[in-house]
Amino acid sequence: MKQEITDRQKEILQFIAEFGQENGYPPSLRDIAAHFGISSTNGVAGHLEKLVTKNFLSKESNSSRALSITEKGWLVLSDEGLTSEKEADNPFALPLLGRVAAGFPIMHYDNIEGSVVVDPSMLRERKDSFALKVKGDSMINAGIFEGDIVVVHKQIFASNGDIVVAQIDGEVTVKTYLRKNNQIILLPANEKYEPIVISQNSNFTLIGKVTGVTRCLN
Amino acid sequence: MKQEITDRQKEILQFIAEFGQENGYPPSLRDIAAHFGISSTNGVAGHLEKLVTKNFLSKESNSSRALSITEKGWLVLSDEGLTSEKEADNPFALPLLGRVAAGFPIMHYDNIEGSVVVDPSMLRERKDSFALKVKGDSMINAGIFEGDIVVVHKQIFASNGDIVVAQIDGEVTVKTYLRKNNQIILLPANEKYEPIVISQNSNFTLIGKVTGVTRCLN
DNA sequence: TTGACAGGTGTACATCTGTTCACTAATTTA
DNA sequence: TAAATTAGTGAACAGATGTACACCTGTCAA
Repeated sequence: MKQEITDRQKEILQFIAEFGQENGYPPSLRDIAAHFGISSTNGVAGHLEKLVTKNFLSKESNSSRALSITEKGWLVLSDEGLTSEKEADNPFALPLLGRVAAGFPIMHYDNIEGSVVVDPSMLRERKDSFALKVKGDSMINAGIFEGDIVVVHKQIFASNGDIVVAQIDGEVTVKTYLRKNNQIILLPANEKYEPIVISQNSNFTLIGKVTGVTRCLN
Repeated sequence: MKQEITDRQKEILQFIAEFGQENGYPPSLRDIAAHFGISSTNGVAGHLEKLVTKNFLSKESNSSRALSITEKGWLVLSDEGLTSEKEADNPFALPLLGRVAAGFPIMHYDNIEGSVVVDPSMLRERKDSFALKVKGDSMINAGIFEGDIVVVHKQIFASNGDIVVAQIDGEVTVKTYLRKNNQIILLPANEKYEPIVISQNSNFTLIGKVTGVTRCLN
């Protein structure tokens, strides 16, 4: 069956996903056209029609911004590092990240080792969330042990006191966030470890906020 | 500061969230109006303006469906347990027990205050499992905090070192199990508390073993 | 008792936005 | 080599959608 997606269609689907994540609402045809330098709304409409026909996208006719990426669409995008549902049939599953390879986007498929089911109360936005297996014991006083799984909402900002997931020099870490005097300090919750002060030159990326913790005792 | 949300505003914010989750794109003013039986788009616009002013929502002017719930908005909604389906037929849901009334069987419907979704790896046998909201801080060194939800497998036996749920004089407690010299001792994991020695006359019932812990940080 | 606020109504209108039509060029496939 | 497909262009238009204005009722606090 040759119901495959063309490069251009994939680019457009990816733009729809990114636009939605950045803005909280989908793009209009004119938004898509502006991004790709397409001067005709019909040119965009043609691509969307194909994406709908191939079941990568669903849309409501005669309704503005009524675009919604299907499960299949997300699977295609997961190859691009854009992902939501790992298992199409389980709405409560999140992709589970184990070892995170340096140099790759965190949601790269090489980092995903499975999925985990979590209660929706732990989720902000499921499509913007993932699960991460904790390594190390730096957060035990916050009740986060090695081997625990934390639920993470992808966001590039945090408030003081939030437990966050960050990437420092390629290493992924879970810590408590503190911003003080325009400086970011990552606080462990274990006397064995020192706070990490993020200097200007640090290769630091805030990945998200921890919104839940789960631990298996079987 | 009295920057609080009114009941009606919260209802509208909740509708926006639910609509977004169900449809993949936000509602229009007319969608919101139709849902609430409001005949004027200006009535809805007034509420949205207030939600924006109070920073529960952000919106783009002169742009359709350009609504996005803010972090603060999601925090408000988390108090409502804004959720996907938490239904009994959900294979990942367990009954959630909160306050346990003395004198009633623990699975009595009066004790069940809802349900919680858990990963199957935490389960021995789902039909013999339930979830329990933790009260008290006696187990914090085991990474079990007040308000956490523990997954419990119903069983009347335990091994040394198991974290168990037991009922003593009608009170439900979570502790570490130790059987020594034919005597049962329930060990807290907090220096503030003393071990509980179960005497022959104690009104003691072992209810089950803790097989998982979940904690919501939203 | 009065003013502020919440929660609207009804109407008009401007702008956003999607659909439709006729058309073209380049590439791919049979 | 011709047909099919991809990827658009340009224009017109219909409908969706948000904004703005004047207004109303009920509740609550000063």
